[in-house]
Amino acid sequence: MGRSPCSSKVGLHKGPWTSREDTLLVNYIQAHDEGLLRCGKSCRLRWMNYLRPDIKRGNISPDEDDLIIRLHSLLGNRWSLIAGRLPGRTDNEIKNYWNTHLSKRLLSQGIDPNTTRHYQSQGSNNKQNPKKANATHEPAVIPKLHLPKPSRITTVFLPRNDSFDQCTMSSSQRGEGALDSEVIQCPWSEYVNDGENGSGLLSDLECHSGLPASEDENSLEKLYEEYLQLLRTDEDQLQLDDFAESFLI
DNA sequence: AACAAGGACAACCGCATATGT
DNA sequence: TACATATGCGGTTGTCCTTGT
Repeated sequence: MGRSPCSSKVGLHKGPWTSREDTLLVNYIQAHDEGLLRCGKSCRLRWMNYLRPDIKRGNISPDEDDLIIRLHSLLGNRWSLIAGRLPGRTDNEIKNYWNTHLSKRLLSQGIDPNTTRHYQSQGSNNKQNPKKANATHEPAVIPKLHLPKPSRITTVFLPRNDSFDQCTMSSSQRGEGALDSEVIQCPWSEYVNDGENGSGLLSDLECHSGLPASEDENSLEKLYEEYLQLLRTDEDQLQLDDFAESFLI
């Protein structure tokens, strides 16, 4: 839920702003106009869900479709966690896709979207009225997760889509007519990349896994191997639950 | 052609939690 | 330690588009 520690972000500065940083910020605002009447929260959302150059546009592929269903059966409505396993997809996108496509499809197949298990023999009324059916059956018990709250680990651990390596994306890819002639660049990359170490926004986006600070690299490797194993093979539900538990400890 | 209904998706909201003072 | 602020998350709402009548 809460933000990940700033100190965990490699190459990012913390503490008091230096005069040099102040100058860079002033220059940036002057160059890009300060008249944007949006709060930081709104800007972040817009960037994360729409403008980020590594966003993958287009339909959810059958593979992604399958993966979402499987991960949802493991993790429940932890969309950011699921999104972290789908390179280029956002939690909002997956949440919307689930609510508008997958849950309905599963219901039409007689599968409880919350558990991805077939309904026990329930009345035919429920089948005809999925909403009612959903409301009357026992909700899936998903333990509330406070810590850790993993965020995106996509580009660290998973192969990237080719387009992720580009910091630009034509607006036609995004289907936004008003900006057709524009090429969107990550707006802060120039500013953030200015440091000597060359680290920038993209590296920031790539870096935070959100896993517990006490996790050493071997543990991360092990977790990832378990995850890959899960994707490669058809596990029984017990193993899936065990894997899910590993996220909750 | 006009309107209504429904679907899809972007954006907003409230809450939990980390961070800084 | 307490408080204010920033950030990230899931749930919900609003708006636009498509389809049906």
